[in-house]
Amino acid sequence: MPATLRDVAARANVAVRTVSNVVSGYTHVSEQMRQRVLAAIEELDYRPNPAARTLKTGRTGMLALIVPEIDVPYFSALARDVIRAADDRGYRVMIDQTGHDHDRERDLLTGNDRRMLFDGILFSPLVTQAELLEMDAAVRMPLVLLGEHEFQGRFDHVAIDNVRAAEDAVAHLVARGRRRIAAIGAQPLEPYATPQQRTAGYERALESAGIERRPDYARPAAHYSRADGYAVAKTLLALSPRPDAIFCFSDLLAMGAMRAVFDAGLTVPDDVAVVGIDDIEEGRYSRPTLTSVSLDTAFIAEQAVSRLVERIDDDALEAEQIIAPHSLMVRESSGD
Amino acid sequence: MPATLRDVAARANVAVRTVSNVVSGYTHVSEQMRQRVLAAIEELDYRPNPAARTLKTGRTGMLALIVPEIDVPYFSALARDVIRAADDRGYRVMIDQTGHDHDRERDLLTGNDRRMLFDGILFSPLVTQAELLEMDAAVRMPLVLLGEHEFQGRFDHVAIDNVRAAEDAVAHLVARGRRRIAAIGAQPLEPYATPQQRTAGYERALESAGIERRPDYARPAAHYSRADGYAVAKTLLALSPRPDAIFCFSDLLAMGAMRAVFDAGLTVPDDVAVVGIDDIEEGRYSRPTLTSVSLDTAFIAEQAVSRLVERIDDDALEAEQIIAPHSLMVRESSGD
DNA sequence: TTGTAAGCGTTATCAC
DNA sequence: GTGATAACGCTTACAA
Repeated sequence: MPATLRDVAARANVAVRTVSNVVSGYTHVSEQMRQRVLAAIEELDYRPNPAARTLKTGRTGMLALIVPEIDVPYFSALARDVIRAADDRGYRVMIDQTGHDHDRERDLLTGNDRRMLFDGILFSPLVTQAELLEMDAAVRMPLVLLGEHEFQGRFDHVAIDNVRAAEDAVAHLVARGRRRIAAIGAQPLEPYATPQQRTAGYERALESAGIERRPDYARPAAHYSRADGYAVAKTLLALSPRPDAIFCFSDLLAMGAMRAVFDAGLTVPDDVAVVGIDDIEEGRYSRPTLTSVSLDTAFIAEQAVSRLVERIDDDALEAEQIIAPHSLMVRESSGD
Repeated sequence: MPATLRDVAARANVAVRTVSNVVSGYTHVSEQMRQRVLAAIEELDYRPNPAARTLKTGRTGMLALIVPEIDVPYFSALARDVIRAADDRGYRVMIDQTGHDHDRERDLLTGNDRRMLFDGILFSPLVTQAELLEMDAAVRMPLVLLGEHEFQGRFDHVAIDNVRAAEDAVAHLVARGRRRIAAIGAQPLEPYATPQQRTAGYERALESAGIERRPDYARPAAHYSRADGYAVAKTLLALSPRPDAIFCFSDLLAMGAMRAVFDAGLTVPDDVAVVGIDDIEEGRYSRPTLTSVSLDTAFIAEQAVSRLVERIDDDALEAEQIIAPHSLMVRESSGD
């Protein structure tokens, strides 16, 4: 049976109030009292009960980070930085992965879940803008969106300029003399913002270069995984004329694509150049090293957490859109 | 101002007790009552307050997973599986990374931290066995250790047989005809269990094969990272005679080591074979693909969570040691 | 500066 | 099966 504030107060012969002051406030308490209380705490091995404190104050000191899959390198790097940023501000982080389960996302966001012991949510959504807007009213917790764009000013969000990021990547391939540039990750049938924006950037870059779009060069990939990158690249390489470059919407796709190129007996970058997005560390050690658009997870995490904490303290804040910088890291996989 | 149980009770003209029954218990309540209560809940948009429930029941429905670094592929894969296993049992997971901060580990374990809103801890320790045993009495929360071995029966833990795992890897290299087998990750100066056990396995395999140990072939690597793998492999390759195989204590080290071999103008596996531990997905797509000891994170997570939940329900349980299976995945990097 | 007491929103004990 | 009511352990007016 753990000791309570009351026990400590009794032991030290002081009021509960005083003990509480010593434990959390440290204000207005004489050094003598303080010492006596501290001694009693030590003797009884007292630890404050966080649940009671939470009930009283309405604060848990915990943030939720919701990502599709924690073991995708981009998300685990983001999680690393979010945990750090949260720690700097006195918060802990609960991580949940929604897989591809929209219901789970919805339950988390609308509070339809019993164990919501956190003060705010950092959310890297799988749901679409439309769905999110639709449950708008039901969202009852401070919320900052990650990685998406254009939520009509309703929610805070921090994201990169996906259109420009894709455009930069493809423009780089064009500058390297590639003309038959394929894309993996374009999802014409899905209404998610990120793939659509990257597709737009891809197309814009081709247009600027006066290269005609070939519909069979732009392929979807359900999971942005190595396996999908491999499979889709394989079909791309069977095309005639064969692409001389593949722009992948994620580095994981790119790792799979590169492997497919080699397994087809071809070379990266000589036969096919490959460019990704995310700049995960894996791409700095792969053979060849991977040219990629770097996303600065530390900046994103810092901004998102900082914004979320602000919003927890003041729910009336106006929604803000923060654009994180991106930059192309040119490495071996795009040639020269 | 969110609605409370009381508000619902008033609205539905029933007792608070009845509402509570409907919300959580569902026992002993007539269908008519149930409907009335449900209607009131709907109208008032009532959501139970998890903090109040936690205070009352003593349960948060949350587990803590403590790892050194969440963005290390092995740990993020483990986190993925832990989150799944916990979800299956109705728990959420709070993830914290201790970096290389012993104080942070200690605070977490001994409850010296204010916001401990969880029911138990899954702990992949950085602290040594001695340190852990020393704070034994101060550990006041159900605890399951991951990845370590031999805690003298004081704590539950699930781990692989590190000695055998290392032995298997090295024996495989021997079977492939390698004789000058180096190791990266051996930490003679650090008292952590894992590196020492793997070092023991490495040495045992050499001994079995009648190969003489060369002290300069067994190198430490502070962080089990790609960067350290690269740096240490570089010094290894400068040795004379040059090793014809490198056994890395983690796949990340192995990725760095492979890159170092190529940058030295040599080939894997022809000049130098490389074997790792962890079997991360990256190694199935790298060039060459990486031979590695697979650790079955799903099994580890399942066992650990299951054990932790048992212990939460019954703190008197005797400590148990669960050994997870491992198996060598032979791929291109070890030749033939 | 310190003491008393009233909640925070549940669950659970007790009668009925 | 349902209705009052007392905890759970803390924070914080309010009083002294």
